[in-house]
Amino acid sequence: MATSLYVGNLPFTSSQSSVEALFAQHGTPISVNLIMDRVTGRPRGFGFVEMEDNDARNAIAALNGTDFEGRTLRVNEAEKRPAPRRW
DNA sequence: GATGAGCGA
Repeated sequence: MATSLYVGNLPFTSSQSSVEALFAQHGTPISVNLIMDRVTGRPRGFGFVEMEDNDARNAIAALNGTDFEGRTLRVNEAEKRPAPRRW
């Protein structure tokens, strides 16, 4: 079973691949998804990483509260997505 | 800077 991780307080200079590389040190990222404002194209400073739950727990413990490129990372299990919208 | 986007076949 895989768990979705919320990773927040990211430096705006970070990219999907740098986050993936970071989490790869503490588990196997299944997918990495940095959220950006679809209208302005601006990064929103947070994202989501999916991992097997044991890897997820390990990554949270290892990375939450640590410093990453000048920001203190926030890592925890992600909340559910907002209500579904009809396209 | 703070809890997503995906949507066509």
